[in-house]
Amino acid sequence: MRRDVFQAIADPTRRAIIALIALQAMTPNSIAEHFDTTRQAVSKHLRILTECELVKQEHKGREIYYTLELERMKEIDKWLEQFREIWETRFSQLDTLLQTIQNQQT
Amino acid sequence: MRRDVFQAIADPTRRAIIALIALQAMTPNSIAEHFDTTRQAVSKHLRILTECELVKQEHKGREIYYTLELERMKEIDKWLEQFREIWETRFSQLDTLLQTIQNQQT
DNA sequence: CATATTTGCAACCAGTTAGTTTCACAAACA
DNA sequence: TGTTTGTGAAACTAACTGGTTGCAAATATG
Repeated sequence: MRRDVFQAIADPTRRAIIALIALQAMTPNSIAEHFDTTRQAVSKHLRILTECELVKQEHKGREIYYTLELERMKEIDKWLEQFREIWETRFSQLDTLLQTIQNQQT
Repeated sequence: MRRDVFQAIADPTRRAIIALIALQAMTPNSIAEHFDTTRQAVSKHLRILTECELVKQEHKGREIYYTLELERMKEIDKWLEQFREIWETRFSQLDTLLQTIQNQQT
């Protein structure tokens, strides 16, 4: 079962969940109220997010609060880094042709 | 058919293709040489990447060179922005508790 | 204790995905 | 012209996905 951060954020509902709990920890029920799906569907998404450690549980009585693991989000940022370098370089060179970049192997 | 940037980068092969052509424009055949799959499988990935405009074609005789559309990559960066703000804030406050952040509604 | 609440999990289903094999088309070339 | 080369697309398959319904476990409440 392939389960990485990129696969986790592929689903728009999961991205919405991530954005929701980024601001404050929430329980599955309160999260589900924000969507048109059933609580169980949200629960499934939360399980996927938990499996790839994008989300952390905090048990509080019979309620479970989910919080975002920002460290995992940084992984996406880290992956983007290589392209950010390219587009910044290209911007500073006013779109100097790709070929010159690859030949120089910066 | 859901086809956005996030779904496009969910597949590891596609992420590898993106990283490949980020440095230099490549033809489907030369791209396929870097992977264990068939040329047709790569062609399918390229089609998906083209559909969500992450990739651009440049016809040159009977060869087709694929180049990365950096602008689309910035969409991911833009989505990450909201979380970057959070983790930078949290870092500067030396992990001040989430609750204070949400209560202040910064 | 009995009951309601909050949650996770298994079973099932329709739609999608990523891969393969096969084929068709256009460009280069003898 | 006929052949080789580079490519996309259709047909098919196995696996995965996201959703539903139903049920079980654990915590709270009377």
